[in-house]
Amino acid sequence: MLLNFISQYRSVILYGVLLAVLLLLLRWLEWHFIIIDNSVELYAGGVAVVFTALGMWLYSKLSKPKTETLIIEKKVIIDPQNFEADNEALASTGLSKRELEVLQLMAKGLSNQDIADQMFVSLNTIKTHSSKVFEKLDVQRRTQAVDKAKKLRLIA
Amino acid sequence: MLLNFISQYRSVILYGVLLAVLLLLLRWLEWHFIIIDNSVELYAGGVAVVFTALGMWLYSKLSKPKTETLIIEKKVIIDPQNFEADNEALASTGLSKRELEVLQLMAKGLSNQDIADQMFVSLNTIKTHSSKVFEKLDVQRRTQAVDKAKKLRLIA
DNA sequence: ACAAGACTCATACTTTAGGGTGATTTTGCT
DNA sequence: AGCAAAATCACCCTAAAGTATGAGTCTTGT
Repeated sequence: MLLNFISQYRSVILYGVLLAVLLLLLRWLEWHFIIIDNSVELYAGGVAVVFTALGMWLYSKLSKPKTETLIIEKKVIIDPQNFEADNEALASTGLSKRELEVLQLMAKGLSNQDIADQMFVSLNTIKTHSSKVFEKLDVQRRTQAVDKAKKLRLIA
Repeated sequence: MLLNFISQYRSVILYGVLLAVLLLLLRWLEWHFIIIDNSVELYAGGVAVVFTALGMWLYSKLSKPKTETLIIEKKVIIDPQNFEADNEALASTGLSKRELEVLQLMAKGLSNQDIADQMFVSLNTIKTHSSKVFEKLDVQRRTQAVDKAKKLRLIA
């Protein structure tokens, strides 16, 4: 009970003790040194500064931390989940499994090297695949291929 | 500049002023009343208490609230139909008119040369624009840029 | 009026993409 | 087993894309 009280108000108690000690110290000091005519102001100033600091410290210990909630809205993109490939169109292009895979990764913006790494084959293989994809989709560039594939609903 | 400084440190300045006023007040008081033999202790005690309070007040004004970030996920579903650009997202990217134009043409699968011809500017200009687009969208390749732009609903 | 940003273009250089050809190995099907 | 398509990879070469830097012009807002 008592211990509990002590631990809870340790800061307050410490403050009291400090106050007493400081005042005694000051008293001792005044007997020995700075009792000059208008030293009272200096004295008061010193006390003021010290106890201002003490008050700040006390408050920092006693006050509950101010919290300011900062709300950030983060957009999460949900791809159209109900995507279903147009298998008819897909078949008519004559794309093979691997070629379709390459096309899908292309659509994600991966480089040929990235795709090669991801599919565990060489860069040259991806080049071959992508060339065939372009042929079969009748386009020249990967960006065209992606655009066309999306329009034909070959990929999401 | 000066006003800014003043408003920012208003509390500190107020503290200084209060300190001065209080000390003057105490000095005035000491001349008229409580100059008793051992009044210096009372005086110091009073000053201590007052300035402890002042310190606490000061701290309460100066202490910055701890910010607590709360991230709210806002789900966005993409549907290519009835497309309307997310102007907020668009603004936050800082894309200029021309950069957006380039991005849109990129999405159609056009080469830089095609875009240059269509916009009646040089190939180098398109390169500059596209580089800026990549920077602002934080991507490396045009395919990534197109993919990201679509997810952010910057383009159709 | 002037500062900032946007727009334009150039030059030089590096990296990635794409085309052409050929070769070997797998796989699926009859 | 045998054939055709698919898949893998290599080499060479060209085209396109991308990076970096600098610089001049044009708008626009304060």
